[in-house]
Order: sequence, then structure tokens, then C-alpha cells
Amino acid sequence: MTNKSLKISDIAKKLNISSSTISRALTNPNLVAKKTRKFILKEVNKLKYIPNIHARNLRTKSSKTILFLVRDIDNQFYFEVFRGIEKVAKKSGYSVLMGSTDNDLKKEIDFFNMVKSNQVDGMILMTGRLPSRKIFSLNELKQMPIILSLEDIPEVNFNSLTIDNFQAAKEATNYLIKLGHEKIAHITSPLSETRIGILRRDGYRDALKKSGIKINSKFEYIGDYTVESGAAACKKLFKSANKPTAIFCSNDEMAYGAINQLRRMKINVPNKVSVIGFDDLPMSKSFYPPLSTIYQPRFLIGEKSMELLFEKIKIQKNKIDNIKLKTKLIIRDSSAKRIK
Amino acid sequence: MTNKSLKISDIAKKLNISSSTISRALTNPNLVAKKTRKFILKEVNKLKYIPNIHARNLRTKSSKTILFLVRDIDNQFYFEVFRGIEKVAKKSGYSVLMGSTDNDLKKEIDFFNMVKSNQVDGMILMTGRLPSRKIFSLNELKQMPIILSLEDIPEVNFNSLTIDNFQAAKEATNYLIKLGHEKIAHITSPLSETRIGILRRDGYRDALKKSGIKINSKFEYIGDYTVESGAAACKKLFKSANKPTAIFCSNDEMAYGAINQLRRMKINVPNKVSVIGFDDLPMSKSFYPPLSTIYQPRFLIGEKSMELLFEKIKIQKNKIDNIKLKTKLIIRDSSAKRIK
DNA sequence: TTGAAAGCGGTACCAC
DNA sequence: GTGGTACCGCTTTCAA
Repeated sequence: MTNKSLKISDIAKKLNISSSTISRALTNPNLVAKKTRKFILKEVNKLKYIPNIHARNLRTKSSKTILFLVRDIDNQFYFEVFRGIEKVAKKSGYSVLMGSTDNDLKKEIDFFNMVKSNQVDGMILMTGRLPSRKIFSLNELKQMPIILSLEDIPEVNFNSLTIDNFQAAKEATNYLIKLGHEKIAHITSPLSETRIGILRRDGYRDALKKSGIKINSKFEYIGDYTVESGAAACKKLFKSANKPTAIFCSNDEMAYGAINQLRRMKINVPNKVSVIGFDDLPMSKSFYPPLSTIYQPRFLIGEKSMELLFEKIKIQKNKIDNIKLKTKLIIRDSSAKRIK
Repeated sequence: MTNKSLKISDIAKKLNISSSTISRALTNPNLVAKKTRKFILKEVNKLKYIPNIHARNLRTKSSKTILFLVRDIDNQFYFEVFRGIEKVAKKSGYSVLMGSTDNDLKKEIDFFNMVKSNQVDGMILMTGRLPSRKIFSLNELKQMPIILSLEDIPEVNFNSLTIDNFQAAKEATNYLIKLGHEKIAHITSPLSETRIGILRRDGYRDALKKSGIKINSKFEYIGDYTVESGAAACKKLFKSANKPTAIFCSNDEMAYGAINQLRRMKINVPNKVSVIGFDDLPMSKSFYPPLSTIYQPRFLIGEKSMELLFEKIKIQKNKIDNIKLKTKLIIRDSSAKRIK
């Protein structure tokens, strides 16, 4: 671990050229005569020089790094989003880091401080919440190079990218109705923390209402996005005398849990009960039965979020247009016509 | 995005105390008189001062950050490992970043350069390979604060932590034999890239041999860790006249694929065919049927890897003891007695 | 226990 | 197009 690491001044001395020129040759090649540049780059490569990033960042007050902050890093959903972000970021020479709050308030504040202290140049937030106003004022937050992605926080009128959750849920429910189902249950997202759950539930309710189906609160089970809650929901729903013939779940994982539980109870999916999810996780197409679900354009979500962030970094304020993306209903084998 | 960010000298001026003392109060409190310290910290908190990490890192030549490098960041396997690493790292005030090579050589070299240039203080490698000797000499690599985790590269005698893959595979196969199976197929890891696949296959073969079962190369299918390859394997295995009654898969995902394919072919698991995986991913216990598999102590793997790394950072050389961890066979519902 | 000052390794301004 | 030099913000000697 001997760290006699090479610096610009070493190369400068060796080549009898000023540090400034070396630096320029490395970061602004077109400011340097072609001949000099070639001469320098040749030596730099030969010596395998690596710039000290801390020195550079200190001087430029920029790290060319952006942070993608999520609630739980192990959720399969995020990776394609990450790749979308990375693709756009890379084009401008930025790297992307992924951070996870794990519902830890302290961690969350640390990440925001990374933005505040310029340790990263910006942040894409998918956690659906902001730190307390006691830590950062709303005004301060709005000034920061941050984009809200997927989970909007409308009260604060922050730059954001969302999908149309209401419409997507409505479409899924309408599809079930078209299949002949009337007793349609819904396993929701956790409803208190984020708005997404409410929007999807309202989409579900709206579809029922518009089709003249009475909303039955017994058919709404408040889930928490886990496989286990999907299973628990089914246990409860099918204990009752009035059993649903279809279930719309607010994410795929709960749909997995629901289907597994139905199987344990010897209730066939989709013949007896249709199940439909939300997200279209990678697993869903190889699940058994392959899961009907709402596809969210994850890669695009990442790309567009990053574009928004770049825009915000550039214009340094909060006045850019927000974006709302469309989803798509994917029909596979977990849903079928109601057999009367 | 106005960045009038506060610095130590600002506080120094305001408090009429030298910057040195402020810095000490923040990083070496016991070098500062209690009274002064309290006075300083009170102001620091009030002003919400955040140290400039680039300046600090530049000065100390250490970032208190370590890198966890994997091949594909979206593999569920890694997260608990990550948490184990993080737990140990945190105790010493270190943060952990996770990086993914995505099989991109350039990316890989970049990550190694992060270590070389002190951008991170060390690295835990789970990619099972080192960059070409043309980029880094073997000697240079060995000097670097890097630990090989899970995927050893024995030719280079690098510090490493592994699990006993041979033994684990043998145990899984023996268990199937004990259930009365003799026609046991094996879906392997990709065999050319890493040693793990070979070790597991050899463990499988050894179990058969020791039980007097003839090794049948037709029963060995070379997989690639994906769900799809598990399904493809089954398609092929069950087209033949000589069908296996049990399958040992080199990871859980291929087991998922195998089970789904068997179901499509109306072959009941576990009544007709037993399937056993390797890894015990979070999904496996809620899979249908719940998957029998080899549990790898992921959290412990993370903790121990980080401890090894700290040791290596401390003693600055490659002479620490390597570690080999034990696995555990988890029996669930995807395996059963052979029905004759 | 505290302060002054040097310096980490780059970049960017200014002059030529 | 190139060089000299100040400076980014922190830590760490050294001296008091």
C-alpha cells in the first residue's frame, strides 16, 4: 500500500512543461497545441497517471457524481431505473451512486447533506419524502439540485417525474371488469406514507364506480408491499363468505404472495381467481403463472429523471416542467375470463 | 444552488478561535479543552456546518470509504452481504459503496483505479477476476487493500474469504441420494469463468461416486445462472428417454426456471421430480413450492470480508489468514422421497 | 491547550 | 498557447 502516487507536478518536471498545461491537456485538450497535447498524453499514459479526485473536486467544487436515493436498495424495481439514469449521466461524464435510506432518518439526512456540501452534484429521490423542515427549510430544499422521481410530494411543489398511477390502476381494474369480474379485491400500498397508494386505490375505485359496481370496503386490504402481506390479504379475503373472483395488487410482490397463498388454499389462478400486479418486475414473466401486471417504463423513468436533474442543475432553479409518463397493461396468464 | 457553504475559517472568525482548534474539536475532541470544545460544538450545530469532504480527503489521503464490487448489482444475493460489510465498516466510521462491473472491462479498471488513487480506502471483490496484468502487475495488485470474497482466484494467492462449495454441493447431492434418488441431474454454473461452478460440480460428482452411482454426463447441463437456463435445461433433460428424478441446481434462479418449466410440462415437483437450489435467495422460501436449497451465510460473509479488509489495511500486506465459511442445507418442499 | 502556517494535488486566473 | 501563482478547505506539524 505504498502510496507514492504520481501527481501533475511530477509529470510537469519530467517533461519540462508547466502543470497548468498538463492539467489542460487532460481536461481541456483543445486549449493545448496538438503537438504538446500528444507529447503530454503519451507520457501520462506511459506513467499510468491517475488524477487525485479529491484535489480536483475540491478545486472545482463538483464531483461529477449524482446520487440515486431509494428506500430499500434490494428492490428489483430500481435497477433498470438506475441504468437509465446512468446512461444519460454518462453522456455528460457523470457517475451515479445508489444510496438506500432503509427508512433511517439519520441516513436520509446524511444523504441530503452530501448534496448540500457538494459531495455529489445532484440527487434523484425515490423515497417519497423529504427530511423535516427543522433540518432543511423548504426554500433551501427547493434550491438544491434534487428531482423527485415517481413519488411526488405535491404539497411542496417540487420538480418531479411521475407516472399516472390513477390511470394505470383504473386500466387494470377496467380490464378485470371486462373479463366479467365484479367482485374485485384490491391489495393496496401502505397508505399513510406516500401518495402512490391512494392514487392507485382511487383509480381502482373509480373504475368500479364508472361500471356501476358498488365499492365494498371489505374488498380493500391495506398491504405493505411485501410478499407476506399479499398472502395475509388472501387469507383474510377468502375466509369471508363473500369471496372475490379477482384481485388487483398495488405491486408485483404482493401479487406473488397472493398467488402462492391461493395455491396453498387450492384455489386455482386464473381459473377461480384472477390476479394482477403492478410494476412488472423481472421475475413476473417467469413466475407461475406468468403475472399480468402494469409495466412501468423503468429505463425511461431513469433517463427522464436524469434529464430533468441536469436541467435543474443548469438553470439552478425549480421552474422546469414536470413530467408524467405512461404505463402499459401487460396481460399474461394470471388473469382470465370469469367462469360463471 | 447558491453555495456559500460554511467553512471552518468562517466559524473560526466568528468565534475568535483558530481554525486548528475548530478542526480538532471536530475530529479529535480530546485534544481540546472541554470548555472550548463545548463552545465550538454548540456553534457548529447551530450553524449546521458540514465539513468539505474533498478537502478533508485530500489532506488525509483517506476517504473512509470502501468499495464492494460485484458483477451484477441487481442480484438479490448481494444485499445481505452488503449489510454485513456495512455493519462492520460503520463501527470504524467507514461507509460502503457498491459498484457493479456489468462485465465491462473498462468499468472494472476504473474501480481498481479508485483504489489505486485512494479515492476509496479498500475494496471487497466479488467478481471473481482481476484486471489484466498489463494494467496492474500482480505484485501491485497484491499490495492493494483488496479482499477476494466468495470467488477465489487461487493462482494468484490473494487474500480471500470463501465458502466450501465442494462440500455444500456434496451435501445437497447426498441428501437427494438419501431420499432414494439415483438419477440426479445437475444444472451447473458457467464453468469457464469462475471456479465456483467446477467446485460445485465436483462436489456433486463426488457424492454420486461415493454412493456407487455412475456419473452420467447427459445429466450435467451447463447453465448460466439465469432463470431461462434452468428452464432450458429441463426442456432438454426431459426430452431424453432416461429422465432424472431429481435436479441439483447451482443457484436458486436456475431452480426457479427448472421448476416453472417442469410445471409447464405437467411434471409435479416434488412428487415426480425433486429440485434443490443453491444460495437461498429471499424469494426462495415464498416460491411455490418453497425451495430446498443451500444457505450461504450472506451477512456473515459480509462481516468477515470487511474484517479481513480492515486487517489488510492495517498491516498493509497480504499475509493475513484466509477464511472459509460453512454453508447449511435448508430443506423445504421442493424435494421429497423418490416414489418408486 | 492553542495558534500560525504549510501543504495535500489539482484548476483557473492573469499575464505574456 | 503556455507559464506563474493563488487558492479550494481542511489537517497537521511546530512552536508558544
